[in-house]
Amino acid sequence: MTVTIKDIARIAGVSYSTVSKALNNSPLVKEVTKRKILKVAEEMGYEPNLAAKQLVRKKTDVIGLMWPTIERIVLATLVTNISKAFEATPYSMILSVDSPETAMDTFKKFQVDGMIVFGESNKISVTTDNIPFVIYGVSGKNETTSPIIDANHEASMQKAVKHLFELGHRHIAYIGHLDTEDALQSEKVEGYEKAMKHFGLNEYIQIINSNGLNWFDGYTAIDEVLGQEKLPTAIIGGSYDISGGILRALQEKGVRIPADISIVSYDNIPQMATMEVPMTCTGVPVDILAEEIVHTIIERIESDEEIESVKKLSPTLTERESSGPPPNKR
Amino acid sequence: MTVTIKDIARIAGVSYSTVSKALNNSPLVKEVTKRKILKVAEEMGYEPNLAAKQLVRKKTDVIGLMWPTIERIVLATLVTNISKAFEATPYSMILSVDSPETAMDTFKKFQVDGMIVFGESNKISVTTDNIPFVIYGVSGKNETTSPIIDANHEASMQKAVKHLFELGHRHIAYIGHLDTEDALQSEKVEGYEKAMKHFGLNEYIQIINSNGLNWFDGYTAIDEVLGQEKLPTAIIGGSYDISGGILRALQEKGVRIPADISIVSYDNIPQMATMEVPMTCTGVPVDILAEEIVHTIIERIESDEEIESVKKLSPTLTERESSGPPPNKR
DNA sequence: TTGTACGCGTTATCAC
DNA sequence: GTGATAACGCGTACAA
Repeated sequence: MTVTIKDIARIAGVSYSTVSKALNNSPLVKEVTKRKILKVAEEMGYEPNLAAKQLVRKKTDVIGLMWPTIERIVLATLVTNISKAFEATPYSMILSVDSPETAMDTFKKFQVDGMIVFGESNKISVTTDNIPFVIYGVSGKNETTSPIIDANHEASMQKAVKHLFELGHRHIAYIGHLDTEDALQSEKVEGYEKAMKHFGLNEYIQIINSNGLNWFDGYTAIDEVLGQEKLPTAIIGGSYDISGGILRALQEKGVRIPADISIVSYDNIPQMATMEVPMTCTGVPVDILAEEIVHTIIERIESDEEIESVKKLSPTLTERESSGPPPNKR
Repeated sequence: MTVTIKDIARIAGVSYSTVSKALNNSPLVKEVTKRKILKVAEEMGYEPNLAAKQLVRKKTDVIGLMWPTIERIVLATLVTNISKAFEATPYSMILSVDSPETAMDTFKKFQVDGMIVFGESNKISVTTDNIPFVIYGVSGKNETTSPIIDANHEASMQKAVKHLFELGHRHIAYIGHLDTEDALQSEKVEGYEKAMKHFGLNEYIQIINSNGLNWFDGYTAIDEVLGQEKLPTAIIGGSYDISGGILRALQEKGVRIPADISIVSYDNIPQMATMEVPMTCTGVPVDILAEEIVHTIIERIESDEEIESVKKLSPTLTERESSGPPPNKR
């Protein structure tokens, strides 16, 4: 038999409403009694019954995270960080890997207070009968009233190019996934181009299509780079995996990083620090991103006012060993 | 305002207890009234309140899945399949990517009826105060009373070797991750050796250490293979990723699959069918595995008797294009 | 400062 | 077959 507040009340010699108040840290109960009650509760191994609480409070303190494409690992780190970020809040998070429809059903059933959605917002907005939610993804052509959290990809690229430019690089190539529907990828390339132009490096713009976002795509793309007459002195990799492949391929060909070629990678995740060569990277640090997402959904739940609907987060450039001055400046 | 059974009762002109029965498809209510009530409920958009139900039933119909190492993608397909398998049951699944301790807290809070745990059972067993659970993982030296679901790795390798042997292969090499604490990996190697001996192929046993489980580990391991004088006519890859690397590396060297070398991979997942060369594979099909895990936890919840505590599932060999007769038998 | 009583939405046990 | 009604565990006016 599980222990309820009535049991506590009996043992502690008070009424169970007092117990309830004490447990909720109400100012309406004397410090001494509060402490006594808490102690008794502790001893009896009391665990509040969420269902009962929810029944009267009309609130679950639970937030659902919809993550339908679990098999693309890129977001796993973000999920982990979001999960961690919630630990500092009164909210719990549950994760659904089902289709948006099934996930919605589950979340409705649990009566979550809010939802976090990754990616496209298309179908969701229709069925989301007034459960507040935030979207993490590209802020392109969405016409939802819910807040969208997005990294500022253009600024990320700006920072990467700036960093390399100031080190003395001119010929800075970009390797990423082109020709895709994925708006995120296009934004990155465009950001790169803009930044190059901004620094007057138009003639050095070189974009290489990796034809994919995976490790191997970066690995093979290097052939194209090394085949050319004039090598770039720096390469910007379009994703964590791509950069990993780039790094590996270069090392195998005897290219020294960063002495011969510098690399800067998109995606600011801790794993960058533990690569073969610790990787300089640009992007919104994943813990900040997580923090922001969590913060936003909670705010959206707790305040009735609408919040600004698109939030572009500023990236950080994290400098590591993979980037340094170009050969001619050493 | 959400609609409750009382609202339905009022509209339908019956008492709310009758509504409850109708909604639960009780035989104690006439067909006509049942249908009428159901119709009204439908029209009003009634959604049962889980919290209230749970409060009286002492059961949530929710099962928690603990998956702490989300960033190792290997299990993603399994998770997806488990999730899908639950859709055919009255249970819902929630996923936690937190540490076992935090996950346990969450699950307790939700009062899940049962839990599925991936991997080590060490710490869990202590804190799991009588929540039924099953473990998916290696059945080595665990001394828990909870059922462990495990694939029969030895049998998997047996089938792989048998398949190749019957096609005419003799020199069958194994590429996998050795020298690791991971019991699963060792079981696979041992299974390979045993199988080779069983078919009298002792002299052909060749084990190559990929030093990892990832794509690139398979990719590089091929160098070692091709460096030797006598090439194997068949290779068994220790994991999906490893095999992908093997396949790629061989193709790049102009080795034809399966004309020159046959490949069989461990891990029986649908993705095997969509590789560059559709891959023959061995192992418990992931949907069967998922089905079994779901089935076991539910059984464990619903029956009080203890079930057999270790369940070794039989593997299947799925034949595809990556394996065929060796060159000398063509 | 503490205790009483009611309601949250549902199931289950009785009567009718 | 159907309808009252008592739980389930908790929060909260309201009374004391």
